[in-house]
Amino acid sequence: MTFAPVCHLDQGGAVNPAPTSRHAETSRAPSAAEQAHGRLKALILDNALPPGAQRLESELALQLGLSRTPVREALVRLQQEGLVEITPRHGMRVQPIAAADMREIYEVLNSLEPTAAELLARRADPAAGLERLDAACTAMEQALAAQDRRAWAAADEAFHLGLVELCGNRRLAGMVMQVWDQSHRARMFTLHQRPLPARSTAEHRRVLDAIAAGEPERARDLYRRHRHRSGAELVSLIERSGVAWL
Amino acid sequence: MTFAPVCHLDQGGAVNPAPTSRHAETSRAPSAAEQAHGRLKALILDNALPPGAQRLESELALQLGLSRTPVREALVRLQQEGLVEITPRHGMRVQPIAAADMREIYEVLNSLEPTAAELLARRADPAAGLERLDAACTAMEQALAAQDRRAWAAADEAFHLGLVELCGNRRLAGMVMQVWDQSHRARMFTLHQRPLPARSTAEHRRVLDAIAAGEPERARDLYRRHRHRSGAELVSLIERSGVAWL
DNA sequence: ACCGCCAACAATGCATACGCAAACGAATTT
DNA sequence: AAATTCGTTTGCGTATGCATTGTTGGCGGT
Repeated sequence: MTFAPVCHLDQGGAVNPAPTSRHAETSRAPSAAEQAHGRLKALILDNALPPGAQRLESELALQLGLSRTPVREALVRLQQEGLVEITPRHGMRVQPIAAADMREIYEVLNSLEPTAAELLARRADPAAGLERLDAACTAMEQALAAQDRRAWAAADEAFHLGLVELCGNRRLAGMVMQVWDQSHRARMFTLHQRPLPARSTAEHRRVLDAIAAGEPERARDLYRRHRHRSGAELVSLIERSGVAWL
Repeated sequence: MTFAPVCHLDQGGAVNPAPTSRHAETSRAPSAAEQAHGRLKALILDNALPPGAQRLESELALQLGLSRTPVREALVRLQQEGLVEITPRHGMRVQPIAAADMREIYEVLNSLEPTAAELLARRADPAAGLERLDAACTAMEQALAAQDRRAWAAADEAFHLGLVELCGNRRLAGMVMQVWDQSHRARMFTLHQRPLPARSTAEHRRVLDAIAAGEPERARDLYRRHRHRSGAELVSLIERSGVAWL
């Protein structure tokens, strides 16, 4: 069983402001280690390496056509991103996500994302540069009308990641993207099990309006309420679905 | 010029819940890579490797009595923690912290720490296990009376790290510790330049009271106001001090 | 038949070797 | 004199080899 292909595959999700080369513009010669990192991350997010899967360094090296050294470096990075665990004699294990993890992740998002909305609304010209978010909202509304869950999820992701990227705080953005990646599989899993996110879609639009209107507190509180509700929904869905998620 | 010795030297500050061995209880045979990571991190936080310093991998390997391989692994981890930058032909460079970085860091802390206080106050028995925080508050009050800035900073750190460790969300705790480490040098730098933190000390105590009383919203808002004020104070202090912080 | 111990194997962690590319310097030319 | 180009050196990225360590399976004893 494989999930939807990973959609953003962003710049590695590191939390520091300038990991190696932010914005792939200076994209000459991606080193073998970076390649390994990106490809392994894609495999994990796409569920081609399912949670709990164990692979030896040499297996992965063979599979990627590299030697163990760059693979090992990639694994260290993936471990720090919380996607895999390196276990001394059994290679790496893809980190499973349990309901408790989702609770943690949503607590973090519920804290950081409203802050990002607040920061965005507090800028000198709050309405500037919001085209991406507006487009994402529109895409969500269209996907909702077409009952296309996959397109809705993509637009949702575009909205959330766009918001934290625009907020001007790269550390915050990196942290959000990190937990976002960690929960990617779980979101894809629940995508087809929950009712059509009509309410969510409307709430996104209202947050965007508050940002454009330059009302930081209102944007923050709207977003917080949105996140709180949808997070609780998702966690209870996972709990009810009974999967211990390995 | 060296600062105060690094005080917590915690478990590596990784953001994922179980990096290698959380809680050094299973502390047998720290690998060479972990040693390198810890020692380099200590050197950076103690300002023995000052911001902007450039070292070649081979220099560090020689200095630590290791080969390049574990040093390289340590550098990759430190880079993901935002403490150093690996520049292709010039080794690593210790990441300097500018006023803009401090703004980012305080925005993150201002978001996550009040959330931690809220979570703590929301537990079934909010008053349980708060001894550490109470002790830290008392230590701050005593240090304030004795006008011992260094002891105050240590107690402050104990309070903040204790709070996020107790809140039950390891991802959140890891993120806070990460930016806390990034800003360690800056805090030590401003420690002797600002007035005695009498107000801060009292505010910590009030937050703790709100937590123990089981009032999540009040704890969160108190903490937010505290963080907001002290963060703004610190940023303006750094800006006024004129150091571009290299 | 079951439990415990020993030995062999396998994977890792680290050290080292090698090749490439970039940077620095020197020399020559304009 | 300044700039450009070529050569040399140096550091890094990757590969590979080796030793350590943990695991597993088999054998022997009770």
